[in-house]
Amino acid sequence: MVELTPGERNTLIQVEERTRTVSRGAVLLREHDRMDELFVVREGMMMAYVLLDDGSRQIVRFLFPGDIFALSALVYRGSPDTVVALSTAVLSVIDRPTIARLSEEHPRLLCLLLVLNQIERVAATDRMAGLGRTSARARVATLLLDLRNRMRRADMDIDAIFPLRLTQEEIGDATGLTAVHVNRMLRQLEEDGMIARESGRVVIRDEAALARETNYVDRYNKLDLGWLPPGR
Amino acid sequence: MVELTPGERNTLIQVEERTRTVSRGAVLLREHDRMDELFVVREGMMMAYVLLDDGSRQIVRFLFPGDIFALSALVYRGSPDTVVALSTAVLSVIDRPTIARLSEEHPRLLCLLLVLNQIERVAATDRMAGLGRTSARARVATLLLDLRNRMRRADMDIDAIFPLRLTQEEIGDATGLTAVHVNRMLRQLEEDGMIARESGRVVIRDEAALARETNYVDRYNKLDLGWLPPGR
DNA sequence: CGGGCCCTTGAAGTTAGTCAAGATAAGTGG
DNA sequence: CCACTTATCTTGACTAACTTCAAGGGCCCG
Repeated sequence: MVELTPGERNTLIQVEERTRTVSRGAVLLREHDRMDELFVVREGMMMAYVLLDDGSRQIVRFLFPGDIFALSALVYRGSPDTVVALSTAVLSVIDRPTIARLSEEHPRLLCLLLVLNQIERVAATDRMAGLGRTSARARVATLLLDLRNRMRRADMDIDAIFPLRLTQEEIGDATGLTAVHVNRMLRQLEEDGMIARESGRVVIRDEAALARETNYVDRYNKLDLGWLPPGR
Repeated sequence: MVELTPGERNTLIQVEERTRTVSRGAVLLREHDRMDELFVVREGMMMAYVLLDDGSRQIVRFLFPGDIFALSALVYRGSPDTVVALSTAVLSVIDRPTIARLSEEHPRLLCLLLVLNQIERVAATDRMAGLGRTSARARVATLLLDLRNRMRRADMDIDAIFPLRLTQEEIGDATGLTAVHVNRMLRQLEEDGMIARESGRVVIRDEAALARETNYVDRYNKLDLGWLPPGR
């Protein structure tokens, strides 16, 4: 989204040098665990969730290549959420002092970090509006569209058909519904010809109609970064 | 939360020099409006909300002294939400180039911006979990505690009793409920001796019991900022 | 003192949750 | 590679939580 200078590019390559692979189902970070590193997803899909006192779970975020997480390590000692790999995933590992160094040597990169953060914050408010004010059906539809778009960002081969790597219970935990009700909503969307399902994959059959059900906005679009300082 | 250097302090004073006063009910920013400034709340209380296609509203954030908003002007041209003053409020106005300049001259201040952002992001996930996975009663209780704590941050006189500057409809729009149901929940909390109400003010009569109903965490606590670069 | 908002309460309607049971699919150890 | 175990999906019947609709009352402001 922004043309990096050679200096910035080299720095980023160094920063992201240390990588780590986690396999499907592995817990990378547990809620309240001490953390002092940040991660960038390079490959794969992950999710972050919180557990409430009554044992229920809310998935607060899905992570795809390019996403940074555990940025909250810049603020808290204990992780606010649990992070689990939904597929085998490759991560870059960054420690906190690196961010401090970056802020001094490459101010523009830090500004970009602020930008990323902001995108996420706005996406989080979209999800809040969805949870607070939309129907079960709309929430499920929104999730499907969102997942598809974000997978596509990493893999342009993906078009109308994509692997849903979630159980219906997980969809429920992301949308604030029960697995049973998610099942009914998927079935409805299928009966109405908007989607089809085939062994773990979802086919978007009528994207326009699906989009009409939702108030989904792709927050990675229409960025305006003209104000950034020059790169170094 | 961090000891600023004289240089940083002076810079901040300059940056926040331009102020603006808005009166109760005034709309500072309308959804989709073009925006190219950021604001810091100095006095008063505000809220940010989005409107959905069906006319319903989700309040996504309340703003108190010290909060920065419209940071999304760093990313988008159009405001993602509408911002309204709930009481007369005084704001500092900052333009986007100032942030770029800050990143170069005072890297630590930019890091602090990142920190603030992160606090908000985590608070947003708390609210998501509340909306998705807690009862109407718990959501209302959480909102009351949160409002009280955040008012207290600006005004240490506030203790068990605080001015609720919201209509029940607004409480509903923040918690994803209808005004009618908010009314019933407030009544319940009152009958159970947890709160009392008197002409627009709320009295927290049994904070421990109220807290037990909620999964409220004060995200402005327990920060760990040891990694910050030195100030200039 | 009249009008408009806000609050309150009851009754009825919807949406989503709970419980339960059977059918599939996906792992796992032999 | 098969048999077994366990997770996941599916569906129906019933229940609970929250919404909708409606009407009356209080209060503030002009």
